[in-house]
Amino acid sequence: MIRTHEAGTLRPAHVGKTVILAGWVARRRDHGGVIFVDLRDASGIVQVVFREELAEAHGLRNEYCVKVTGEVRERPAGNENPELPTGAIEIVATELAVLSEAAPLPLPVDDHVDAGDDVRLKYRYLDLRRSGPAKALRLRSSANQIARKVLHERAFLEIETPTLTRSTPEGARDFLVPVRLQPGTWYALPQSPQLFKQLLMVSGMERYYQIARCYRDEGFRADRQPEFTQLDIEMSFVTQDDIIDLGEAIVGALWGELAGYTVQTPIPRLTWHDAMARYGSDKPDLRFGLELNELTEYLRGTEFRVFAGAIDAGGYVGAVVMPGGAAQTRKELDGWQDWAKARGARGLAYVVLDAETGEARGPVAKNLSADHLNGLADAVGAKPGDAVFFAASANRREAQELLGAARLEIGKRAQLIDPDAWAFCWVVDAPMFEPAEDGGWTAVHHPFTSPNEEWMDRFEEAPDRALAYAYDIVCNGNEIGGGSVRIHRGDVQKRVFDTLGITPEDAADKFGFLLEAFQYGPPPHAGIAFGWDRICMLLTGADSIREVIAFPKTGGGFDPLTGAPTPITAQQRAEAGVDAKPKAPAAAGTAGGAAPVERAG
RNA sequence: GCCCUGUUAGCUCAAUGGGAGAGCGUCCGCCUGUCGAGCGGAAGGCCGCCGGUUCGAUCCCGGCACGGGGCGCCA
Repeated sequence: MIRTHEAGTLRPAHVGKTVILAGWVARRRDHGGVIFVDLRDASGIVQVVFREELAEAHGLRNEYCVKVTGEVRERPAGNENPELPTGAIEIVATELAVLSEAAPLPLPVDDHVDAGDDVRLKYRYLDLRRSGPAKALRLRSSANQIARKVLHERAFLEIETPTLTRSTPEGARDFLVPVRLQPGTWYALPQSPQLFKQLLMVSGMERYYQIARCYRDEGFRADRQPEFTQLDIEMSFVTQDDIIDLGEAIVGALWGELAGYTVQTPIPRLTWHDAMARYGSDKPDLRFGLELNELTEYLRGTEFRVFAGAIDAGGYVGAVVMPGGAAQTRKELDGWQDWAKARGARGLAYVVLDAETGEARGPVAKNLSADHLNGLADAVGAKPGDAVFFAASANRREAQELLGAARLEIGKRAQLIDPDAWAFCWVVDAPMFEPAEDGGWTAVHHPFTSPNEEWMDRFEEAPDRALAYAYDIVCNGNEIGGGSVRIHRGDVQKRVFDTLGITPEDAADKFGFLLEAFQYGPPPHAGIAFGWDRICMLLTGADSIREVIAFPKTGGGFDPLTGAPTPITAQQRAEAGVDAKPKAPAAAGTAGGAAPVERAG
């Protein structure tokens, strides 16, 4: 080692020692006769003092990489810096060696200044010299270690699966890789290791996990990147409760060690239907209350056409209260209409309750009967001075989701959310099916998800109501993990395919290799996948998963650092087989099969 | 694919239908106790790109590109 100590570890106990440090010039304060340099390495910062004997220190510039020899000294009285862990001491330099110089910086390497995203990404290696971004990567490394420890203690095997695999057109869009040796054929990058982990259960591995890179070619967001990471887990001979217990052990260890927060277990569970009814979301943010109120029965018989139409169609009318919302200006109330329209709704009906009299006012109020208005406050739990927002639709879920989004927006605007709070829940008993565009049914989770015990023998009778052994874990309104019990019985699988309208031929074409494997004594198995980037984002307090990824891409899937993606040369194009014509239109088994993916992340 | 929003000095951001600004950074000088040091000076700009309106456009209009946020998509 070319240094004897790490800068950030020096304390008064080191006073009198001669140390050799190596790191970067974080900041300098040149007084002519004396120069102070903040020397930064991975451990932190310490102040180095150069006196006139080391006049070459005048030439130091920000981010020069240097080696300094000096003596640790207590700082003169009154000159301590309580903001630095090393602030009680300083290094009086006796030797200075410039290991490498730094050109003028394209962005400030400064904890106090934040540059724009694209500049930060282009010079991410400089961005990561800052304490905040560096800390995020350190935390992620710790999270990986914690998860591995929990799983290793429970006899899980860490197994890698292919990243060049088979296309899965029924899920998200795949990223495709042309195959030089067989022009016209393509690999896909996996959307998740879902199929492989199920095959590993057939193999008798029994307990599998992987910190797996996954790829999905869809729109990107603050919490979605084209490549992302899942902590992927699968177990044999277990029930839903076993997976939930394991999930709680992992989440408990992560939050305990990295957030100093004791997760209360068991983590509350609510059913998917309860989550939708009470919070208008399948990933409810439980940091605040403000539950939705269904008014379908209360308002039955109303003459207000918007509500009556939804009720008569067998739909839903509901409301959510905005505490103090009556104080909003007309402009703010109109703003809600734009907000709702941006979400594809027609608008957001509301009444405001007069702060003095409690009288209901607003454009909708004159459409409601006196009885309906008089009982409204009690029906929705509103007080004078509140606003009540309504949603009505023939489609129950649509109306609930609008109210759920309004609830979140109210939570933000009315500052009902404690930013330091952690609120976990499991959302269980998700529906197996939802209506498909063609009038049939499509799998909500994926077609290998088992119906729960209640519906095992009769899900065909009411596919719209059948429930699955599928579960999501939610933290502060973010889905951080999800999984299911898988179907391992051929007869059940066949019935599910029948309900989905998948013929045996389709099934063989799409999932043939998995179904074949399931002919050879597949064990009952279940699993879960955690959205690792999101979890690390929450644990670091970041507002984008980009902060916990070493070299992330922009929203357009562009990497400002490397410039990827790039055009290819004519020779690369010729060799890659990109332009090869398919030999025959989609022979059986080569058309690519739909592969289910775990929903987390 | 759609909506909102931004793009002005290396970075962060002002301003204006007619002469382009600040802070930080950079370069030069001064300075022995600072800690986002201070003081003085200097350099540094296709005002994102293309087109239109106008006597004249960084500013107004249209298109495009790129960034950010959201919807759809992912599920």
